[in-house]
Amino acid sequence: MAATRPTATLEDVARLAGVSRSTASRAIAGGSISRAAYDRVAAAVRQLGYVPNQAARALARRTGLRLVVATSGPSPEILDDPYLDRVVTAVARVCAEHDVGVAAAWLPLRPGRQLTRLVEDPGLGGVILINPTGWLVDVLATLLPGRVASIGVGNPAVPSFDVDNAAGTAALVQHLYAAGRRRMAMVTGPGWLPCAARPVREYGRLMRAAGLPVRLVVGDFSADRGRVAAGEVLRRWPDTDAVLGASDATALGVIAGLRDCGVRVPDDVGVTGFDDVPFAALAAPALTTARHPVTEIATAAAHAVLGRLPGPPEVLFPSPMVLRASA
Amino acid sequence: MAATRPTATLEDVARLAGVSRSTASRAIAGGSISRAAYDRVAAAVRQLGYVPNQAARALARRTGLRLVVATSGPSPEILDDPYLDRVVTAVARVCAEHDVGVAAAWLPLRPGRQLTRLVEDPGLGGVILINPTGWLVDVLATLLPGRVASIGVGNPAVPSFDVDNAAGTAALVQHLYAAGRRRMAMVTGPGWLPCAARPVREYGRLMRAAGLPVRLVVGDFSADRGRVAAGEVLRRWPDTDAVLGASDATALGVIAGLRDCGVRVPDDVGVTGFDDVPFAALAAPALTTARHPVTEIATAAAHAVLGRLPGPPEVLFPSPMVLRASA
DNA sequence: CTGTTAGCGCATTCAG
DNA sequence: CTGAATGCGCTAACAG
Repeated sequence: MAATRPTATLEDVARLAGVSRSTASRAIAGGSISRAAYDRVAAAVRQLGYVPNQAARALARRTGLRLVVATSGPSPEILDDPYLDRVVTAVARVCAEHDVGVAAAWLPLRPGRQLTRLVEDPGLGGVILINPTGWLVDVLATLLPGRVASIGVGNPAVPSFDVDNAAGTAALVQHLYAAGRRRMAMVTGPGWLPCAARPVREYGRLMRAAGLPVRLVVGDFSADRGRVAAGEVLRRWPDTDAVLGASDATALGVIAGLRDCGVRVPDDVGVTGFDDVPFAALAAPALTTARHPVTEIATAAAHAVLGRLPGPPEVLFPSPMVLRASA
Repeated sequence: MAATRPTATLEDVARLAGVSRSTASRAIAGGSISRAAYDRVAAAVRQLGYVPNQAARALARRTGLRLVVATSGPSPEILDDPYLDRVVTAVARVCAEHDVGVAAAWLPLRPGRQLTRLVEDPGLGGVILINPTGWLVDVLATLLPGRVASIGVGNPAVPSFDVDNAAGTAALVQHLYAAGRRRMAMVTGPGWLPCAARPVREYGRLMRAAGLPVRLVVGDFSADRGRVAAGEVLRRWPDTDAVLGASDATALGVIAGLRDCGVRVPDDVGVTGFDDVPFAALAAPALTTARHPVTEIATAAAHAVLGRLPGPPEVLFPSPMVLRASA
């Protein structure tokens, strides 16, 4: 740090290219500029190994250089979640390429101090919303125009990235049906989570279309809840021959709960999960599930807010089924 | 963003406190200042809800505002690891309180372009090294004095934070011994990883002290490798009655591999892991393991480099044993 | 399209 | 101990 020559500044680039600072700035940040000037600046940049000082840029532009991954939920504890860990890390890797950083924050379900503090923060470069409710997206869309992306529900002004869990659910249901299962129950995600509703709707739609019974038990994505829910399913509908878990953790819990009741998986009851976490393949029996491409989704969202890409307002990532032993 | 009053600036604080900007700056950043002036500035800060603009501060101070979690390893793929996800997220949460961000980067095992780019980056606020080799710590210690912390091996100038996996291993070995196991094998972590050597040493020490055989198979923390390693253990030492996995994933793989060979766990062979990942409790049999307090460690490391805390040069976090069914 | 002129908000000299 | 002045590196009007 001491011995290295000071990193080149825009001034140096301009001088070497024989243009003014502003021209160099335009060439780099992308303003209207002549082809000739652009080329000379580009050459100077390359020769000097120039890399813009993000702090200076943020200061002049009055726009922060920190992406915040904001998770909306009932309490801060929802931040303790492997799913979120993967999102934050994926975003951090994209950030590394853009010389910005990421921070993680919690947002309550209703507006409050946290929200105002977030949007008033001058260091804020953009926000990636995790599973936001509709009003939250709308509020942020107007407060931080062009600097918001959503992993979950979107909005005409906020690009959204999510897994096509309706299709994933459909694939799972069809597989179970093909395997002869006719009395399928579902252990859902938490009720306050918008994105958790989609699989439930799809499941309901398919059951009704096939003339099969709808059997819903509310879960919360956790294994503990899944374990308990398995008992509830069995008590209310003893002839159930399949259980769809809203997450792999739920499904693993369901399997444990079923085993507690002396039910065999997959012989008596088939069980499916959702996510395809690493341990899904190691479980006994190995879990049949649908993949949740978390990293790809988070990466796309990060690129969207960092690059201000227009792009389609909503992109759904496919959720391929992974066939294993549990169903 | 449009309607909100512009966030208070140092100028505003100074005016309200009736002092000059410099004095206000000193009061906040901590320079020599009179008690009276300090109090007035503090009051103004509180009243205005002033929060320093980190971009401006970084620019003036010539010191970045991004923490980089740098993972050293043979290839960038090592970034795809749930362990790292937890570290990055924990750091991101600490960063949120300090108005800075975090980015994730990979560093090759030998010096190279990646390293120079990292230390020359003017936006760099500090580095948290993950499992670095000795030379890497030394290099960064001199290049970025006072702005480095290590999760793994340290150095007199670089505070290190790690799990006391030697003690964790000892507890596991003693438990196995007390349960009557006498022929314990260990599936290790990757050889290039410094921190992976400690449990191996401790295991070797205890075996020799007890006059028991040392049975080592090299692993890589992965479940796949664990599964294969289980077969190797059985082939080389058929009378093995316990296997210590270097990680929970390894142990889960070992259990699967043992089962492939028709060996019962824990009846024939006891298996232990290390980490206590969420799924350890859900496995069948549930995994006996030693806890790895990743979040606490990462949080401490982040505080150390953000707060420039002197503190002890090395802190080892306890690794309590978690007794379950697998051993 | 280009150069000139002002700041962005803060830390730091340097006198007093 | 304090205030006035200077500059960090860059972008954004503004004329030309």
